[in-house]
Amino acid sequence: MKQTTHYTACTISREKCRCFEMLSKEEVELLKENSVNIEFKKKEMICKQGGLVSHIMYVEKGLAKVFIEDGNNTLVLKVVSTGNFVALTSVSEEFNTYKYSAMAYVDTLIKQIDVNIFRNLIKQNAHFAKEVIDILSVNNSQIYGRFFCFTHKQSYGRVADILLCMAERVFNSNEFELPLSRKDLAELTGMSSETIVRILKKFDEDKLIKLTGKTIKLINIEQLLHISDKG
Amino acid sequence: MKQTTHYTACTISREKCRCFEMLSKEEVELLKENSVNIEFKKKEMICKQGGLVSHIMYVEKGLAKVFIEDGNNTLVLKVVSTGNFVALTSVSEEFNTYKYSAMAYVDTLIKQIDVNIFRNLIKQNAHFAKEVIDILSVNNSQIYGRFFCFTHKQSYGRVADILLCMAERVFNSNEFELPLSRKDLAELTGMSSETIVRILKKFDEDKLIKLTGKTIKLINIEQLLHISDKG
DNA sequence: TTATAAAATTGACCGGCATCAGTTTTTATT
DNA sequence: AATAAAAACTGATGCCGGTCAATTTTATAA
Repeated sequence: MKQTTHYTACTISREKCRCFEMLSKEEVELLKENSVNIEFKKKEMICKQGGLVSHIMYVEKGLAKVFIEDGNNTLVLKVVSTGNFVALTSVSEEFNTYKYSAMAYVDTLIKQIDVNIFRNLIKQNAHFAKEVIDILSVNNSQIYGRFFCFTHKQSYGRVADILLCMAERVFNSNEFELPLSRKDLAELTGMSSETIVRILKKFDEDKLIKLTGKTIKLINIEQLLHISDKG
Repeated sequence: MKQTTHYTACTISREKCRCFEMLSKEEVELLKENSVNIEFKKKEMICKQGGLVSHIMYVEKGLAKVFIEDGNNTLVLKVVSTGNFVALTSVSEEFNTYKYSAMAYVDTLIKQIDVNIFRNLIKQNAHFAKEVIDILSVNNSQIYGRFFCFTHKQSYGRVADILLCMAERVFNSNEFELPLSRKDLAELTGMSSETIVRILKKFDEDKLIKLTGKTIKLINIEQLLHISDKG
């Protein structure tokens, strides 16, 4: 049986991380004492590329994007929702500055964990470290897929990907009020906002989706999957 | 002082990994007993996407590409040279199959390390685990940069990137005999081989490089850096 | 409510690069 | 050395999707 891989431009984790389950009672306590929960308002920066790494960030509730930029352009690496890390790559002591920025799409509750405490936990608890490695690996793999789609799928496929992914992994429903602007969607799919508008309109005309203000309803999932697939 | 990040499409590690230094004598011995060195000929597959993960691979000497594919298209994720891992992401027990393939650009000596031994080392030696995390993180960061370039730099910039990177990190010289075909270069820079030919020709005409058979000599580094920079 | 800014939409234009098709050169094989 | 096969090169063509410019709609503030 020959298998082919189907990549998606979407990079929202399917499940919540479970690395904290590996900690002992004392370690959990230690973590609790060295972390705080903060509410970030919509569009607020959660961390900034180039800034000194002070915390590891975990989304208690909300939705955020992780992105890199060079002054002119932006690339969204992934979307992070409830139960996942924003900035886990920064555990590595190779980096004393964040290699990316993060911004809240909606009001988002972030747990900030002191990075040195987190690093020590890794050094003293190998099972915890192993979970961290697993998370990094899965994350890695997802970005590879996204990368692949950006280079080989064309715009319609990538938009289909994002719609399907949002429905399945963020809203758990085929009808949802999208908190992202067209511009957000554009950079998320790696295209201009004009193109996003045209594609969504085309999907609407073709009765694949139904647009009503900020609400999007996926109608013909079958066809969307097909578009996602053939690029 | 405002800083901007300059990304490169190149993903060759700058230095050799040093995780093995974290092992005890006994662990080194254990590793030695459970690994073998194999010579892969040019163009031979080192590991295959979808195949069961049996080993972690380390390049003792040579040059290889790591790539993903979906049956129609290919994306080179990174180039691996002497002293680096080919397939470290696969340490994660999240994956029982390789998520990418690897192929030797030239005759390459690979150390195959039993994956379970490697995993156990991670679980029992947190300092080793920490080094593994560092490697994964740096690797991650490099791919982000490559991803960025593929979406925002245009072809001339990406070709300049690869030439500069090869000179600096693989051959340590501004003149080198490139073991890659035009097709290899094309997929490495994410474009068609025709485009690569045209761009190299243009660089040659403009006296930025000098092509002589398979030998490439970088002449105007300044200008190449500029092209790399402005995309 | 009105004024102002931001976001969304639409149309026109066009450029970068893929694709195709054909030729020449290099490499491999007998 | 002769032949076949692969790689490299060249030119013509076309289209996806970015950019620009202008209008309409929605959101925000006074």
